[in-house]
Amino acid sequence: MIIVTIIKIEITMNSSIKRKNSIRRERILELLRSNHAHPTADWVYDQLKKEFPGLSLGTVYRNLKILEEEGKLQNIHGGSTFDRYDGDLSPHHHIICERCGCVMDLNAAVDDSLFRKAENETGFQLRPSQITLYGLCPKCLNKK
Amino acid sequence: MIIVTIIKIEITMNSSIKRKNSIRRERILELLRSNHAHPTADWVYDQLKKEFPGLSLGTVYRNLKILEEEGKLQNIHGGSTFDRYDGDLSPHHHIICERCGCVMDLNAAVDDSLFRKAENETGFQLRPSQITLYGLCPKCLNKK
DNA sequence: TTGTCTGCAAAACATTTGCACCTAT
DNA sequence: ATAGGTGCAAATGTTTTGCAGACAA
Repeated sequence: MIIVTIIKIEITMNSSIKRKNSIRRERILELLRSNHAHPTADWVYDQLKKEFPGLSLGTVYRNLKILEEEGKLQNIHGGSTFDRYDGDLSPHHHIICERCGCVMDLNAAVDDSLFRKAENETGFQLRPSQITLYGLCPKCLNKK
Repeated sequence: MIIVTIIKIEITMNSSIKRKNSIRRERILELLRSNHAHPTADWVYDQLKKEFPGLSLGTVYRNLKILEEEGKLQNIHGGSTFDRYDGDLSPHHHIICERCGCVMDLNAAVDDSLFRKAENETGFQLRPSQITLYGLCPKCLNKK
């Protein structure tokens, strides 16, 4: 007789860390919710330094990361830490993986009125007909 | 008699540097034109190291910057060196200045079919209904 | 008590820069 | 001869991490 025992180990990906109350973290979130200037970590640090004189920049970064993981705020930049270059100057869009930083081209027609509207509304001079989308690439989705 | 002499000094903004031939720069451009994987500076360095054993990473960066200034290639990332955070999770778009890194919100309807098409074509899982545009903000345009 | 949070300083990381020498024009 | 170009190493600026002590559950 053969007995086969399969032990199924479930690994919870949504890191099952039990977060404690952290006043600093709370305040960081409040600060970001009440400010639409898309602050940097350093700006947050400067603000909260007044409130918590001993505050450390490391704490700000750690908490921003936690809040991002919890989905309570978003990091606007792509995730990749290094610049990527493109020798193809024809109009095309980019789609960037927030985890591994890989970039794919995307050929799709986007109504030009969007760009005109954006330029009129914001006063920006835009890269012509080029949008960037962020997300997770197939490889990183599988690893998840 | 009063003689007034006005000397008009024209400052050419398109930096009037006379570029010399540089084999390294030529090869960097060729490499980027023939490769659609959106390489990083480091990747370029590794490739050309075979060809120019004494090559320095600084040279790669310097030439990438020059080629970008000359409009012969584009840097896909935003330009800002620091991350920016957003506590507003409602669907809205971002428009980022490549020079100073400032971020503005953009409220505009973008046809959802774009996102569906992008996901189908690339296999990415996208940030919902969010696009990013790059360009120069009004302040930086004035400084130019 | 346990696991999380924090400050501090050092490390990591991509990118830039100063300097002395080399090279194209 | 002169203005760029290059290699090297050091510096820069942002973000991460190791550690020991503090704190919340």
